[in-house]
Amino acid sequence: MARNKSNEFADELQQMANWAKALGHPARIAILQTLAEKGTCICGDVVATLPLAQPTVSQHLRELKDAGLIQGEIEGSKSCYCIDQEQVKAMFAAFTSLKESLHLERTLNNCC
Amino acid sequence: MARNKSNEFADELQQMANWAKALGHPARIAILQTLAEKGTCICGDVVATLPLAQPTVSQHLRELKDAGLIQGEIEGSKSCYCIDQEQVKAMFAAFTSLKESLHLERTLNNCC
DNA sequence: CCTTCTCATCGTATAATTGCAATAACAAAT
DNA sequence: ATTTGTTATTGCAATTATACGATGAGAAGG
Repeated sequence: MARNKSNEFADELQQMANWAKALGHPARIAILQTLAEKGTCICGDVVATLPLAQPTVSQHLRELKDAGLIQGEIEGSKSCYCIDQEQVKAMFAAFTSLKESLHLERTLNNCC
Repeated sequence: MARNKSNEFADELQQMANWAKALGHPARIAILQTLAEKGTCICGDVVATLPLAQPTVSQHLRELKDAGLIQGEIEGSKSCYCIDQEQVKAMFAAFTSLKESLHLERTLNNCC
């Protein structure tokens, strides 16, 4: 039981859901904002900005990386991260596309 | 261990993360699209559009309702749902605001 | 070489999510 | 009143997410 049925849906839906899931924790949104603010890549400075322990932050970073929203490289003894601008742009484009497909502002709420 | 630290973050971040989490499953995005397409409210017709059993769909509907993205009323023996346009608009506005705060298109990827 | 600093990974514990069968609740129809 | 149709809820199993201490891997500095 409870086997995942997510792959029964269209690829576009899965992609959008994956991106949304990556944004589904405040720490990960905060990480994106920090990376954007600091511009160039950071490593454990991210830890300093969050109320979370270093392994937890590392885990969130990996999830953002798995979702394709950030890039990470090893730079000497440190580890640099930055936003993957193309992917983030693609994500927001998908959200905009979703918004338009929902045809809001058509009328007022017409429930029942 | 593992007690939730989400409330350590700013309310705005939590709100955004909650909305994103609600979009974090393809079935729930599909439900929003169905509700938007059918315009007026539906009930178990949603079930017919998804590869999921009725209780599972009911659960996803409740999560969308808890996130504030849809409204639901009991109409006789049926149950009507519709998009909460104001909330959905607010969600997309928050996403747009996030996008702008990330200052994309500033340069190319400048990782390390 | 040894220490230190930085970060990832492992292991573990708790909580939340996902999924459905079974059942309840309740209106509508016979 | 009994059956039927529709939806929510309950209960359960499996999976995934969240969080951190402990440990490992590797570079930098002494």
